[in-house]
Amino acid sequence: MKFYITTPLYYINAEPHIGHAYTTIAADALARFYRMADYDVFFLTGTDEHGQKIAEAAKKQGVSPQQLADKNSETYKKLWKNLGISYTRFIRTTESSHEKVVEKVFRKLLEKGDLYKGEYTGHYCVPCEGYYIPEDEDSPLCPDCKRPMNKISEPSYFFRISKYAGRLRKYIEEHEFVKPDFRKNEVLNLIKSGVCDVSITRKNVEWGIVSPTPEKYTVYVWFDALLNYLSGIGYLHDEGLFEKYWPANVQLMAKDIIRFHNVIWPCMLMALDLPLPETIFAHGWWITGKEKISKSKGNAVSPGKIIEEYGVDALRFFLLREVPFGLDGEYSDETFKKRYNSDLVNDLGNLVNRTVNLVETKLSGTVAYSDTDNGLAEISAAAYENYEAKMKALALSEALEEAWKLVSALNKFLDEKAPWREGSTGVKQVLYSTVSGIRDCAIMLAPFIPESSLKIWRILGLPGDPCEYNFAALREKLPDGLTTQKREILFPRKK
RNA sequence: GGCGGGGUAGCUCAGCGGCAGAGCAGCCGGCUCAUACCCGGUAAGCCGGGGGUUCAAAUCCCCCCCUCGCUACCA
Repeated sequence: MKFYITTPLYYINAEPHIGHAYTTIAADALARFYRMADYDVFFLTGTDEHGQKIAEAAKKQGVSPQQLADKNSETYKKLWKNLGISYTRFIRTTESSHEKVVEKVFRKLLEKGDLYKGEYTGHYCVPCEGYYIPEDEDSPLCPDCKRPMNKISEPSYFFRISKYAGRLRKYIEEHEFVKPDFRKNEVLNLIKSGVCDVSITRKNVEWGIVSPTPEKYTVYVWFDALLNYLSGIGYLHDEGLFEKYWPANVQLMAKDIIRFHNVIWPCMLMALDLPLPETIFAHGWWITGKEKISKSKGNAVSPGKIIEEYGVDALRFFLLREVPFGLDGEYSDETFKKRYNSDLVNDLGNLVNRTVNLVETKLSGTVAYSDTDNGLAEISAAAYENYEAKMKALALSEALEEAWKLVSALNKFLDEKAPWREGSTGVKQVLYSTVSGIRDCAIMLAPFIPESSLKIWRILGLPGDPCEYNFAALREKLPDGLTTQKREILFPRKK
């Protein structure tokens, strides 16, 4: 079984902020989950590097657009490395293999008659890089940034979305394609309210892929960027790879680019006679106070700073645990600290620490195999079963809740058995079961907090890396004679 | 304006015809292996307002109020 997951390509004119990290971390957790569930996973992410904004930013900095792109895409790569992102491939839209695919697709659709030449008239907002209908025709202001827009009229090639809109509408109605569910109606309304053919070339934008037409236009950045989902797995140049992974199983993005992914993108695929992805999932935004976090609003929360203060796993955990995947979340240092201290420090970290301490003091650090029948194995199995279902449904926060049921059960189990008490019986069995349960936690949590899972693994004296085990390991008995290693505070408490 | 979601404990939310729930915060107690942790108990709600259907309504129907989305760029 294969699993192909994508994030959008991030537009490199901005520093990566928590929103970019959010999408990518979610995709990473899913990729890791499916790997551990024994799927053949392809996880694609990358950067979107064309367009007028990039050209202008480069000019301002006195470098070429390509130089700027090289530098900024590196920033993303670095952050992903720091966040433990296990992508299969990092694609850049300036790669020649991608550019060739865009050209080929353009030609293909042109020949098919799905692209045609027309005249585009509209108001263009340079900073927002978009065409909008202004409220006031006489003094057109961008509806978003309120800056004046230019009226533009130019020849352009259009993509015949209108030809596919009906088919798409029917498809969306009949399939579990648009996710979360509450978006389905929104998208259907979007389509019903009339979908215009979109202009996909720009006459006056130089930094972009040149259209294979008599006139040398550049390809509109979105048309260019969306095709990465195909080019990134070999479309039209590595058919074996492509056949293996297409269609995508999950395509993640934030809710603001739903339109591109749920309307334009599937129409492009239909025009190319390709099957549609299984799921297009739009998650919510992180806001501070009442505002969306974005660079232009100047309220960006820096993932780098959080990592420095709390560690990578704390950030990964917070983002995926705090808010039901799909809804907006409010970010604040307070909520972060609270979630960190209560879940990671108190529940999980302390559980590991107290258990290992008991193994050291009561069993001289060695956990011998014990036949046990105390209900913990059942709790673990049930937790996993629910966790697996939640993961497959993309209910990431709920999957974590399921795993936490085991964490809580283990803390409770220890309290009830009180192996530290004078004359406590069955200490060996109790600690064997507890350690085994912690092992199971480490496995289930590995997709979310891989670094910490590995630490737990090592502290328990288990060989290898939980990420390299698959979930089948949950059904195996904990090996005999494990020797716990030096205790380590997994998550230091924050005041 | 059109379409849609939501208003339930102090906070975040689940429940969507059959005794009002969870997590967090609060309070009380227990434990003292552990990162002042952990475990147990407990209080707390005219389920936005009004009307209706029903043996029975937080839940279904109608009206109203408030609120948030989408309709229009950015993860």
